[in-house]
Amino acid sequence: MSRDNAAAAEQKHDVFQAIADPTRRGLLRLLVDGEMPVNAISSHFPMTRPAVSKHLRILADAGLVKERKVGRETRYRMDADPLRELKSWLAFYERFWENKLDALRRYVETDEPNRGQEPSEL
Amino acid sequence: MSRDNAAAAEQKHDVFQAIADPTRRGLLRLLVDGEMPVNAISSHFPMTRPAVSKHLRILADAGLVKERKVGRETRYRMDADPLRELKSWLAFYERFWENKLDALRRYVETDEPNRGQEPSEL
DNA sequence: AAATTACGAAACCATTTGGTTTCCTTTTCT
DNA sequence: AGAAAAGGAAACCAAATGGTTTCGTAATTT
Repeated sequence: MSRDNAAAAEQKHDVFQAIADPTRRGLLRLLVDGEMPVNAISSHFPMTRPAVSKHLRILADAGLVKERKVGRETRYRMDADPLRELKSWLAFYERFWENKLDALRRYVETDEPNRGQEPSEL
Repeated sequence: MSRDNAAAAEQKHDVFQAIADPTRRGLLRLLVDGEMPVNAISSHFPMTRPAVSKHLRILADAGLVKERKVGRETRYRMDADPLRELKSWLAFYERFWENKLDALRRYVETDEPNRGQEPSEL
């Protein structure tokens, strides 16, 4: 369904790296409601316009932002779709904080935590 | 005893930065099932033991890993709890990757799109 | 036509990052 | 006691990151 069939090879920045920077998370928050040209965007951040532009490029590399040229301006908007990968990554770990009390109880009862539990794979 | 010591010190590395590196995500995956000493951990990664140690330090700064000294070895295990912050950050954006028909319906029904909770941080 | 606006590109810089090797201390094994 | 094992700490290095200023060019305004 996605229009990019060479998705794996072209991405220089992944979603994990893209959201690591607080400025970029701020950009996503700003662009989630609709598109905005670069000048308007950069007025929200304490840095120069080219700096914001570079962050936008990184977000675009990760697919988190789409751009559209309108006259002499470039408008950006967020695309939340790549966050699905983050969601599924997170989903794996959810049970480890939901069952924390269970884990504690198991620890106390057996007096031997993690018995026979070798991590199976990387 | 203590069920909440999170308010104590502001860490140098946050959870977003900690999971940005693929090696560190591999470490979490390895340590989620139980604790493991550093040598055993580093044997799973194509780098030297001190390099792995530094990654572990970063994870510990973010609270994602706990260490325990046992004899001459230091055993690490994952603590998934800080991932809750990531979860709540993500929760805000989840509605935006639901399919476009849902988004349109929400727009029409509420007459006020995209109003609601804010992400927990930038 | 000329000036202005919008913005990407490039050159440059300081700091951080991810890795290495070397060394030191503590603990365990013979 | 002496040797070996475990792992942290420090010095060092190349590359990536996050920022700047300057410049070029296409679109718009006057």
